[in-house]
Amino acid sequence: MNGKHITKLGFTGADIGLALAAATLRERAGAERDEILKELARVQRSPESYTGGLYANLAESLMAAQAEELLHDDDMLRPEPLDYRVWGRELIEPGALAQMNTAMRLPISRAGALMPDAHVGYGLPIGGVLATEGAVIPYGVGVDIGCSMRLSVYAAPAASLDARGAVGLLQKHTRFGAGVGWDRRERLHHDVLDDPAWHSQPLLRHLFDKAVNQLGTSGSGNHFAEFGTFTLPAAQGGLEPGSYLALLTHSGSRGFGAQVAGHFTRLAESLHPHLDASAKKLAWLGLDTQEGHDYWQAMTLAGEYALANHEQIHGRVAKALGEAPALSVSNSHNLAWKQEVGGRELIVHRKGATPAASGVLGLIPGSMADPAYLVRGRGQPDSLESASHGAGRQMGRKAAEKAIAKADWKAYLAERNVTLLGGGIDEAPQAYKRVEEVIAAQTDLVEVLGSFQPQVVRMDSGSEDI
DNA sequence: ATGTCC
Repeated sequence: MNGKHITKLGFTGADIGLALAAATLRERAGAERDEILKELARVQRSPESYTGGLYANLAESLMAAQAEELLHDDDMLRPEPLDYRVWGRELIEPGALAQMNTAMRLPISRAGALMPDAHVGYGLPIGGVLATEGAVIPYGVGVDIGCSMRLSVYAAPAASLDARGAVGLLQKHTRFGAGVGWDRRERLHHDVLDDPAWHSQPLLRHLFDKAVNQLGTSGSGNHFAEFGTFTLPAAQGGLEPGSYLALLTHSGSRGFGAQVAGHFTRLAESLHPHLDASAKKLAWLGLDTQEGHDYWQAMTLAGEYALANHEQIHGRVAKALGEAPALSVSNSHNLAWKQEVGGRELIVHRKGATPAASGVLGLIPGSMADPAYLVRGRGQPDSLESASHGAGRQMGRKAAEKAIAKADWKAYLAERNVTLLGGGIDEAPQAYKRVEEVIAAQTDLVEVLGSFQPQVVRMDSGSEDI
């Protein structure tokens, strides 16, 4: 028996000497080498079973090293989630609560909240708000970085644009579909394309052309552009009470943001190989690392790019109408912000949650045929100054295709006199929670200022009618 | 959400 046999078992440092000393004692007692090596392997596997006897010194050294490792294992989940508040718990599926619980066990988590539109997503649930310290979670922001809403209210009666006119404007000035961009000669410039950040990372340089191509487009899934009637009960932002023509859009950072999200999620996962499997998609990047800095820069750019998409859509329509909007409101609902929470600067992730600091305006849409609401934040600290970002799905896309009858979907639209361009049954109003209930569950988070009833809605047609 | 693996 010599040091080679010991190191071959994987012992290191002082443990080699301790193992060798114990092995010598066993040899003197007449034990065979193979037997001793098997015993050493067992001590190594479960040192807690050998705290008495001649392997005690080795066992205690191994256990001390284990404890040290745990102490420095930054990826260990807390045994129990931190406390957090849930709004509209009765509206939320168990899977979304389970995902939020996992997020609240991350060592970097400090506070969180769940909004009443919550449902299961990748990593953090949609409708999840999570405050972390010194780190950002790519999937805490989500795939569609900077996904956002914008409303333009025109000082004109809703009836001043008929359905036919609205259809024409949407078809001419919006573009939908995965991979879709504007033709070269139709593209418009925007200051976001002059941001030096595009040239600061290989990934951003690579995605620049795609971003130029897709600027001012709407994408697919639940994204939409719709004309409707905005009703304001009390004066707001220089607008008198009344009913007005309005344009509401839901769009994000398109392929650019999706690829940023994918790239940094894979990077974060690779940097946390020992993270518990349940939290794999919640892998984070330290903000004091190059990777964390790069993500923050790319995420910020994607957030600005998404808002630029809305600006171009609304700009094209305003130009066609020959009229500037009397009221404009926009908000991002998939992003991370540096925010002071309880006297500390934390990273607040809102993944499908509307910023609702005191006095801040936001938009909460219902569905293709249900009202959207203009809201004003109440700055509730327990929600980390957040509210829901919509009604939230009550069934997945595939479940919706099975459960909802096409006739019921069409009847719902007809009853509300909604004209739909594109759109699939997976986005039918019946696939969503009742937005009125979701709004009622968060009266302490936001005040409703006005409502918007969609009338002519454009969405991606998906694979259905290509 | 995204031409669903840069």
